[in-house]
Amino acid sequence: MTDTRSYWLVKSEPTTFSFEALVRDGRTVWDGVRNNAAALHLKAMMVGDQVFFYHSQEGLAVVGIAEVSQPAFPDASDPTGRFVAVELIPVRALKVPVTLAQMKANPALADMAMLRQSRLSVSPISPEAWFEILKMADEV
DNA sequence: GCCAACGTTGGC
DNA sequence: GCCAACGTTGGC
Repeated sequence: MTDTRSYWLVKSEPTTFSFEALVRDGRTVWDGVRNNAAALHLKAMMVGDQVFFYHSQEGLAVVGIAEVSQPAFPDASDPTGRFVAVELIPVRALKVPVTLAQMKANPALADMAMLRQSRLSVSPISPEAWFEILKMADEV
């Protein structure tokens, strides 16, 4: 059995766009990323990749799972044409949100990109970390 | 090409 | 509201 999917984490301020809003809307264009490192991650996303949805500023927790439904395309909101967007669809809310404090306290997650560089808005997650967080969410 | 100044993000 | 981390801008 080969799992070719990759795993990612995206951040959003819930007051701007929450996971509940994604569920309500059924899909969203993940645009507005203006950071080169984050843009590289967007370009590496493939359809079917799984994405943790993290609430920043308020909530401070991974609250749901999304899936890449359209690979990277030019971000229409970027006049320079340098940055890209992807499309995401909701998969499901986590049974139990996994808080930033819990992730920081778990030594198995010490290498997570988002913990090492808190400002990165789109970051990769190893399969090991992905399943560790699922376990923390009471999903396994 | 360097580096100081400034802006933005995000946790606390 | 504050501050640390980081990216970007612009003068030299």
